Amino acid sequence: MEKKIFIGFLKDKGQRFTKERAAILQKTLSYHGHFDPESLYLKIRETGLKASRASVYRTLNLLCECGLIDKVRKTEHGTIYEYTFGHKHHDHMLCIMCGNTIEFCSEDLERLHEGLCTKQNFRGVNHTFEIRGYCKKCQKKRR
Amino acid sequence: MEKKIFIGFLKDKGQRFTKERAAILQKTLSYHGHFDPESLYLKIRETGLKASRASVYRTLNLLCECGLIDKVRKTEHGTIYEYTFGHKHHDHMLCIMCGNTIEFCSEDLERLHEGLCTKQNFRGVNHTFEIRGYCKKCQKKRR
DNA sequence: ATAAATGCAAATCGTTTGCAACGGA
DNA sequence: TCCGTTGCAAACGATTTGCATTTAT
Repeated sequence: MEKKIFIGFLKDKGQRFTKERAAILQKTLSYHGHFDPESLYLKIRETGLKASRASVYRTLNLLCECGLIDKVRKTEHGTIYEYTFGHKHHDHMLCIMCGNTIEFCSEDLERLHEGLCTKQNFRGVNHTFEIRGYCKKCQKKRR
Repeated sequence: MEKKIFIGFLKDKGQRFTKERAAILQKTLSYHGHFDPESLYLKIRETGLKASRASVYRTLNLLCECGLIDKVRKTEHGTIYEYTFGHKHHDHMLCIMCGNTIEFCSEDLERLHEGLCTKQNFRGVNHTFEIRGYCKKCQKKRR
C-alpha cells in the first residue's frame, strides 16, 4: 500500500524506485512510530541492506513530501520523524526522565483546536501538543 | 527585577555579572517575546555594545537555567527563545506563510492538560501547543 | 591576586550538496 | 543510451569548546 503510493509519487515526478529507496521505505515502515535518521541508517546496515546516510536523508525528505511520514520535532540530537500514513492524528506525552513517548488521541483537543482558531480568525491546518513530565514508571524512581 | 534575579543566581554559583552579560540581559528583556541568538547578537552590536556570539550563547544558557527565558522550539534556522519571566503561560499559533506568531491563553487547554495527565497516570510538568496554519492577513493573499 | 569570563578560531554534529561513477528505464 | 541516483567527501550552519588573554572581585 505505502509502497504503491511512494512509487506512484516518484513516477509522477519522473523519479525512480531504487533498491536504496526500497530499503529505506521498508525500514521506515517497520517503526510504526517515531525514529530518527541515524537509527534508521544503522538499522539498514544491520540488516545487510545498503544505503548511505546521504540517501537516507534524501529519501526521508521525499517520504515527507508525499505524506507518508512527518517531521515531529527537532531535538538537540536531530530531527524526530514519525510514520503517520493512515494513522489517526494523535499527540504526545514525553517523559523527561526516560525519554519515552506516550501517544494519545483527544477529541476534546481537536474541538479546542477548532474553537481557538475560530476565535482568532486563524485558519488552522494542523497542530502539535506535547506534554512533558514523568511517566508512570519514572514517577516511582527517586529523583 | 530580572537583573536582580540574574545577579543573585550568578552570585549563588560564584559567577560574575560582567558588562557582556548585562548587555545580553538588557537586550533579551527588550524583546518582550520571541527571539533567536543571532538577532540578539546583531542587536547588541547595533547598539554599540559588545559581546561575542560565544558569550551570547553562553549567557542564554545561563538565563534558561535561572528561568528568565525558555527555549520555545528548534527550527531549521536555529533555536527560538522566549522571554517568559512573570509571563502567564500561553501557547502559539504559527503562520506557515509569513512566519508570524500569535500568542494565546486558554483555560480550557490547561484543564485538558490536567485531565489527560490524570487519565494516563502521567505527571505533567508543562506543555507546548502549537497550531500551524494561515493568519488572518495571509488567508487573503493568493496561494 | 586569583579565578572566572571573554573573544577567537577550531571543533562538533546533524544535514545538505557537488561530483564522478553507477544503474534503471 | 539517457538521465536520475548513489556514495563519498567536502560544505554548511548553528552551537560549543579549548585556550591564551582580560577582568571582576
